Amino acid sequence: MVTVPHSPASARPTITRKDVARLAGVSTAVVSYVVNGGPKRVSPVTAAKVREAISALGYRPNAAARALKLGSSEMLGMVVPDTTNPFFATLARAVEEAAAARGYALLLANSGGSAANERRQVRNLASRRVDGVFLSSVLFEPDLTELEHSEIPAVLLNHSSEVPGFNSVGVELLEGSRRAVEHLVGHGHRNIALVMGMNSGNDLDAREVGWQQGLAEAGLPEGPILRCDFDRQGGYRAGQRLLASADRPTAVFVSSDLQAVGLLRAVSEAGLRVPEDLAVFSFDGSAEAEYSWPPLSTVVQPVQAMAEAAVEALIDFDGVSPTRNRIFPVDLVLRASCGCVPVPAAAAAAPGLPAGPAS
Amino acid sequence: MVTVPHSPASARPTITRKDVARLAGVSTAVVSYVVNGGPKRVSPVTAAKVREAISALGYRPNAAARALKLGSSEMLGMVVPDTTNPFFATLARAVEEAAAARGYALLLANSGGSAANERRQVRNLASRRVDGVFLSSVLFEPDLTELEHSEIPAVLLNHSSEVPGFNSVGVELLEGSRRAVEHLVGHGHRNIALVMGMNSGNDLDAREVGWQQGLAEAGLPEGPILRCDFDRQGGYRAGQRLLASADRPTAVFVSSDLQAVGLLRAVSEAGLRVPEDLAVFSFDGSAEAEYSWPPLSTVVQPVQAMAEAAVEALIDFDGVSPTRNRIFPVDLVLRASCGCVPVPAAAAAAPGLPAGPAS
DNA sequence: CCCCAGAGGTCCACATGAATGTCCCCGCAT
DNA sequence: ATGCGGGGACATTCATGTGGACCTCTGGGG
Repeated sequence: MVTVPHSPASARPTITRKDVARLAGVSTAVVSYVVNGGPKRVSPVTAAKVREAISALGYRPNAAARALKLGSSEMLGMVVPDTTNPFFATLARAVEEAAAARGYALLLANSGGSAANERRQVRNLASRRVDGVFLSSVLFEPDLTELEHSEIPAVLLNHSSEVPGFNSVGVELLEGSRRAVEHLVGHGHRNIALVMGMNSGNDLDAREVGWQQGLAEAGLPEGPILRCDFDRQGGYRAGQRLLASADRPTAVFVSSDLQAVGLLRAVSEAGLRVPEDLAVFSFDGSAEAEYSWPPLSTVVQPVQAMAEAAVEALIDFDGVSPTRNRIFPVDLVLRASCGCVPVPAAAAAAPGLPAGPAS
Repeated sequence: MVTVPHSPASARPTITRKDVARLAGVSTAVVSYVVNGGPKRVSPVTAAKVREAISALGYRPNAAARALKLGSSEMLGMVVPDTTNPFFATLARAVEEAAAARGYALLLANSGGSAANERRQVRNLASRRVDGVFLSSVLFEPDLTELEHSEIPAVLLNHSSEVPGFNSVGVELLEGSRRAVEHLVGHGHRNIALVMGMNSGNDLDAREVGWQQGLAEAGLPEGPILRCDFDRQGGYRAGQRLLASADRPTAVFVSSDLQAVGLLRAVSEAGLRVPEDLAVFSFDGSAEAEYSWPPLSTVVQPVQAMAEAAVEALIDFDGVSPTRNRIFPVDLVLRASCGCVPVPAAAAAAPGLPAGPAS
């Protein structure tokens, strides 16, 4: 064993402000002043001594004590149905980054989509004294009223309708869906189905309404509606049912990329082709949609902007100004699944520019 | 607006132990005893009064004060390269659940795969006084030595080689890869390529060694090695390069499902078929592999068990007993991409039992 | 020209925040 | 009389920031 002269911070016991003060020959208050540009000024000489002591000891203020005194944990909580779902994973990551940029850490919790779990998670977060909560999960009335009575602010993220008493952030669910359907109509489709995830909420999903509107505007009758879970398997099964139906639609609008991926599998298994036999347009704009086969045309949600808006709404909320519902516009990304871009295989067959992933 | 007579906890100020004590007519110490089966016994009558006061006020002990006194935040930290990567998302979720089962919350941090970020995140977690850290990210020596000098225990999760001074949890990277290659050999392939993610670490990835061994055991020469990022795009590009090569291999072993998905796209774009033109076997066993087209044969990691082992290793670590590297066995899931299961489309063409997703 | 008062500028002691658990005390029962 | 079950007061955990204390430098008056 060589005696290594490195890092003096081979500290066994926890280093506190007091240790720093002692080493620097000042009082503990001065250390605080230096650490956080304190309310009082410190002479440059003293400040230097303190900073030196801090790095020599490897001192880091105890977050617990800080939180206790300040009444703020500098942590935010987020409840999502499932971090494994790429859309929520992306959303959570964006939120994490936006929060980190403002000095907050993010405590992530999965609710599994159950209201009971969600409530438990919110309670847990509350008892951990987070400074605020993002709710991207099922939203039941009881949860909301409960939250309303707790002192901790919440913003509904990924929620596109007004909820009195809560700031919320969402996207143009209806308009995006309507445009997607409109686009499919533009391709000449006249029988357009809907694969819709089941919302535990009681109100109609705006995507469904958008689909209806898109059809109505084109003077088309409503195609079949297939309801299923918001996951790959749900989409897969819905796809199987869809393809088995007597009057098979020529196009389908799917409420999420994840479901569309499952549906794609069902189509492939049936020996059919997208978009020739069935055109597909989905919702979310996740990375997975870009690498499915064929690549999915999808309604892109501006996840990053939404996350930033949510963090802002949560942190800057003063508690008195009227709450609002920020709705972000969506974009349509056109790939091969709706019939816009030629399925790349064709392009590759005749050598030419490979149709790379949309940027 | 109806006046709802619910929850008496319309408390504006924070409710502390003191309020409970006052309402219950006892001292604050007794409240503590009741809350955490305290070190002292409390008579059933008193306990009932306290519990009543607690629920009447909606009291929840302040986590910060608790953490301060106890010296434990009852939080664990986890650093992963990217929560958006399904494998890490799944791992993180499993860890979150295992931790929650033991009363710990999980603070998740993305490093983006950079060592600098990882170090920053670890520092951040350390200053938040987490009780331990899971490291599933890049692992540089400096980070490790730095951690060694901090008082906070860490376990290397998703790390399959011994690192002195650290508990670690991994899988049979080498053996799993070797078996996958062996399997491809069994299908008659004699030119098997490797698509390998780039590890920021300096040592050879065991998957690469497993691939080599598998080939060596079969007396086959090494096929081409394509190195790329650990994501869909990396796999996509590697696939393009692979297919463009003069002596095109008939099979490929890919270091992750994510990359394989990208590769699959490249194959489809080239108008080729899997497994007929190129058999694919990948690594991880993520959900995405099941819904790609064709479904991917993959080496499944027992994520849940790994997460539980990691949590156990972190929480139960006494700091003195020798550290160890727990290696979990892997399973091969055989689907269509390697040529085992008929590509479902064929089965569907001739009506029969649809080949559902492997369970 | 010298001295003293007042004005800053620095820094310190200490109360505070919420919860834990030790030590001590009281009263009842044996 | 004495032990013990129940319950209370208080020191402790660490960081924050207010209310001074102290020292220095300056400006004005004697």
